[in-house]
Formats: sequence, structure tokens, C-alpha cells
Amino acid sequence: MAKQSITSQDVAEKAGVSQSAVSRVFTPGASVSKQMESKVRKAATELGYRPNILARSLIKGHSKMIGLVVAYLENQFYPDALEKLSMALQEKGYHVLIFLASRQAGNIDQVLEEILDYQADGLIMASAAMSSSLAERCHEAGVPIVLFNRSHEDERLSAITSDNMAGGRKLAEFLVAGGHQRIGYIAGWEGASTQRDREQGFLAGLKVAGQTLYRREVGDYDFEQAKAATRRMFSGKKEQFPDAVFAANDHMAFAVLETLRFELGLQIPADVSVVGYDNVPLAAWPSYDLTTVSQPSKQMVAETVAILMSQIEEGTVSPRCVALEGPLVIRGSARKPEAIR
Amino acid sequence: MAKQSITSQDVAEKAGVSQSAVSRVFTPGASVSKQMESKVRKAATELGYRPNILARSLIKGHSKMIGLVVAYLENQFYPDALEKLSMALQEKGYHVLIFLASRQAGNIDQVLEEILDYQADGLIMASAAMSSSLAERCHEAGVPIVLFNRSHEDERLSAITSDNMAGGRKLAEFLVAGGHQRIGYIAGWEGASTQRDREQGFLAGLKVAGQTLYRREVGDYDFEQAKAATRRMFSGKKEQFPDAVFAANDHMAFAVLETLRFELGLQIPADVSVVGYDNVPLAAWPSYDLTTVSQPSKQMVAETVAILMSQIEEGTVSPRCVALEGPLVIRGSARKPEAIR
DNA sequence: ATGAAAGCGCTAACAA
DNA sequence: TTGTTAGCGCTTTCAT
Repeated sequence: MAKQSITSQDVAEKAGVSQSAVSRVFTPGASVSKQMESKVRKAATELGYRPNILARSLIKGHSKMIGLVVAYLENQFYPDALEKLSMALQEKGYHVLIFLASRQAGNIDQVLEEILDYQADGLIMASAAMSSSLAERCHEAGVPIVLFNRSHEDERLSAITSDNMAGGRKLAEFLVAGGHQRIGYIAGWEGASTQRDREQGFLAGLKVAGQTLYRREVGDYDFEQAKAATRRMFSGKKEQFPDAVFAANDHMAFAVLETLRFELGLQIPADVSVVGYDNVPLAAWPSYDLTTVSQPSKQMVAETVAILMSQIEEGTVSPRCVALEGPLVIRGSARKPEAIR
Repeated sequence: MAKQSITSQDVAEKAGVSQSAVSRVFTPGASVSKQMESKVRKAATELGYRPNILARSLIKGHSKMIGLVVAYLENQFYPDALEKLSMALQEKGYHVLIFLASRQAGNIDQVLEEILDYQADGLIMASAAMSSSLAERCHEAGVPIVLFNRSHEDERLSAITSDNMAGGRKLAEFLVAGGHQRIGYIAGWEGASTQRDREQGFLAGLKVAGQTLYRREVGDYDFEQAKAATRRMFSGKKEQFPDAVFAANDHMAFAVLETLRFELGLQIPADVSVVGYDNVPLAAWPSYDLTTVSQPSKQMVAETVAILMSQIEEGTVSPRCVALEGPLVIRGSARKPEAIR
């Protein structure tokens, strides 16, 4: 087994030129003559030579790798985002060093350090929190960080989200317009900015209509916990059940729907309306047909990559926070305003 | 912005020792005295020093990075596997450099080369095909490859799958025992070994019972295509509809269920039984309640990592092919044998 | 146990 | 345009 890889030196000898000539041929924008180019390339392909990126990175001071931290892959929003992010970065010549954060995020900082040890040029945090001391460290090391689908009070961090407040408000307005009077809310993980903002917007929307939250339970953005939350919310007298539920994301909304239909035997939306947030692919499947707010993930990814690139390439460390508005997607899981005319 | 990172030289100066002493402190298993250790560590933490892994990799000849190629993240089997794989590798001190293969897999080889340029110590191919010339290249470079959920005829490649033939057979036996007479099959992507093996096992199972396939359509492991395949399969006279369908994976089975219920108004399993393969989380949700074969993803991941580690660390390049058997998970989407007694 | 010195494979001045 | 030389930050002989 020939573990030894081919070096530029090998190519140089074969082509009868200097080692640096070989380097130049593989360095975009270096000055090489036509014949040198072809001579070297010939030798290189014959030997199967490819430059060692690690050595290049060591000199250039950048690795063309982006660290990506992501959790909750069960929530289909994230695999989808991961795919888009990875594709977009690849197009820019970057590659993704991934870390899956587990639920008990104790080890996150440690692994982030490891990612930094690999000289990652930037960091994307899709969900998951990091300590502000680490944020400090990254800042000092000149490694830009952008939060994806999370906002943060820290001045040094860029953050891309959808406009969760506006989205929450739209949902409230829609439910109110649909004639709902007893509106419940299944909260996500309380530590998440998405949870906070969606709820805040939702409450504001209700308030404008002179309503308040009828019931509230916490589902922690988790499927099983959302089922439990639903059971709690729909306990007691049937007449006092909520007539509408907003689950802070689609993933939980599915749990709500499953529980309502199959455990409590309720009709959707005749007995109770359900709305979610994210517009994951599943939301469009007829079984769920979920009314929800669409996260503009394509734009979110584009913004994320753009900010990262500008911070890396221009050395700009002026953090930007962007909240992209996403449309309300009206489907069949909630009674519509027209229906009550 | 202090883009300059702290080097072992900086630490050495601060601690008043040689640079190589610093290196030894951070090299597990090197001989350093207690006082040297503490002196260096003190200076290191004060400066916030961490070794540059790229430089280390350049010397050691390995990067502690594993390249991972994955596609079809909509099929929840893969996010789940990705998570497990990443976790398991992390525990071994490896990190994952990921590449999302797009459907039009033309560029796969190119990106694989890029991953190799990063001196990845090994490669995991979860789905997606690679040219045999590239496999050759990896072999020559001494980079072990293991196929995850795909088998391959190439001698040089290790491959971990579930026992797709056995799984297909179990499903056939189950449907036959359930009294079904007109059994249809929605095939996955014809280029995939999983598709081939599941179908082969399924056909063998039918044959034992004296049956043959009633209808067959191709769904390419894609949701929309599986819907179209279902429409084709259930066209014509209602009396001639299949009474059972095996979709080559759960992802397509969901499409079948949606189409049958909401477009054709059929009852499951009263009018037609549906079974899938993978046992993704969604299969357990009451809306689908899908009878399926479970892929033992935990064991598959463990085997994959074990093989990779042994090939990397021992330099063994004796490819192993493993097919792990997974149980039939009986739920409500298919008529059960008891029901016809 | 420690320091000096020689590279790992490459890029980037510097000459020529 | 090309070759020569000096490193990038680290590990690893080799002396001491």
C-alpha cells in the first residue's frame, strides 16, 4: 500500500524544472509560460499529483474550511439548511467541517475549540449556544462567526434569522381573523431566540385584537415533549379545550396534530386549528396540510454565506444582524377567515 | 483584529524554554518533567495557545479528518445516520469534512478529490456512487473507503449495509401471510444496490409462496416520483388495483400512503396494504403507522467506524463487507396474518 | 529531560 | 518567466 503521496518535488524532477515552478502552475494567478504550464501539467497528471492543501493552508494562513455546528437534525429545517449551506459554501471554494451538537450541549465549547484548532476560517452556528468567552476567543483570533436561525445580544456576532416577531404576529392575526377565541401556544426551548421572538410577536398580535393567550405549555422543540404538552393543554372539560394552537415550529405542530387526532379524536380544523412555523417539506404533505410561516431558508443561507465571505475576505468584522421576512403559507390545518363570514 | 495566532514559539519565549519543549508538552506520550509541564501550560493558557492542527497533520501525515459524502437528506435515514456517524467519529478524535452530493452526481468525483486534497484519513460514502478510477486513486493513496448503506462489487471497498435481501424476503413473507394476492413494488433508484437487493429478496420471497410481482413502477427513491409511480400503479379498473404495495424505502412509502389516501380515497390497510423499508422516525407516527424493516443504523455506524479505524490505524487494507440483519417492525399499515384467520 | 537542528509540502519574496 | 532561498508551525531525531 503506497501511503506516500506525490509531492511537488516529484513532479519537478519528472518535468525537469524547479519545485517552485510546479507550485506556480498550481497557484491561480501566478506567471508561468505556456510551455512550462504544459510540461508541468503533463508530469503532474502522469504521477497523479494534487497539491497538499494542508501545507498550502499553513502558509496562507487560511484553510478554506468553515466550521458548522448544528443540532436537532430531526427537525427537517436543519438538514435542509445544512444542504443549502454546504452547497453554497462549496461554490465559493470552501468546505464544511461539521459538528453535531448533542442535546446536552455541555461539550460544545470544547468541540468548537477543536474546530478552531483546524484553523477554520469561519464558524456558522445553526442553533446551539456558545459561551461568550469562546465568542471572545474567536473574535480575538479573527475568526468570524455567524449565527444561523438564532439571534444574540452579543455585539460581536452576526446573526441571520427570519423575522420571527413578524411571523408570530401574522399567525396571531390569522387565527383571530378565523374567529378563534381560545388560543393556545406550545413554546419551543426557552433558551432559543426563535422561541422568544415568535411568542412575543404572537402575543403582540393577539393583544391588538384584544385577546390574550388562553393556554401555554412548553414543548422544547421536541416531538415527544410537544405531545406531552398537547396532552396537558387538552386536559379537563372538552368545552374548555383551546380552539386553536400555535406550535412554535412545524416539528412540534406535527406532534400536536398526531396527538389531537389519534389520542383525543379531534377533527382538524373543525374542532381545533393548528398552525406552525418553518414550512418544512412535510408541512405540505396532505396528512398534515399545515398552515405555517415560511422561513426563507434560501435567502437566509445566501445572506449567511455573503456575510461570512465578506468578513473573511475583507477582514471586515462589522457584525450584521438580518431578519428576513417570510410569508404566511395558508393550508388546511386552520380554519380560514372566509369560513366565518 | 488580531488575526495572528499564538505559536509554540511565543509560548516558549514566555516560559523561557525551548520551542520543542512546548511541543512535547502538547504531544501525548512525550517525556517532560513535572515542572516543565506546569511552566509551559501556565504560559500557554495565559496566552491562549492551542496547537495548530494543520502543521501537526503536515508532519504526521494524517489529518484526523474523515470525508463524508451523503445525498438525499430528505430521506430521514441519512440525517439520522449522519448524526450517529459524526458523534462516533468525534469520540475517536476524528472530525467530519462533509460533502452533500446533489442529485445530478456529476461533480462527485471532483469534490472527492478536493476532500482528498485535505488529506482526509478516510472516506465514508453514504449513498452516492463514485467512479472506480477514483476508488483506485484512494487505494493507491492508502486512504480507506467504506460504503455506508451501499454495497459494491469492487474488491477494494468495504461496505456496510443491512441485509437488504433478507429484509425484502421478510416483507414478501409477511404480505403473503397476510393473504395478499396482487402485490406491487415501487422500486428505488435502479443504480442503488439497496434497490437491487431489496427487490431481489422480495421477489425470492414471493416465489417461495408461488407468487410473482403483480405490478412494478419506479420511484427512484424520490417523494414526487413515488407519487407519480403510485398513480401509474393504481390506474385502470379499481378491481384490478394491487392489494398490497412494497415501497423500497419509507420515504417513498409515505408518498404512496399520501397518494392512496388523499388522491384515490383508499383505506389503509382495508383497501390496500403498504410496507416500507428503513424504519425512520416518521414511520412510527400514527398518521403513517408504517410496517417496515428496521435498518440497524446504530450497529451499522459502529461497524463503519470500527472498520475505518482499523484500516487507518493498523494500515490494514483488507476490505470487509458486512450485512447486518434488521427486524421486521409490524405496525398498522398492512393487513396482518392474524386478520385472515 | 531538554535544546538544537532538520524537515513535513508548500508559497512567496528575492534574484537572475 | 524562472530558479534559489527562506520560512508557515509544528514534530522528531540527535546530541547533551
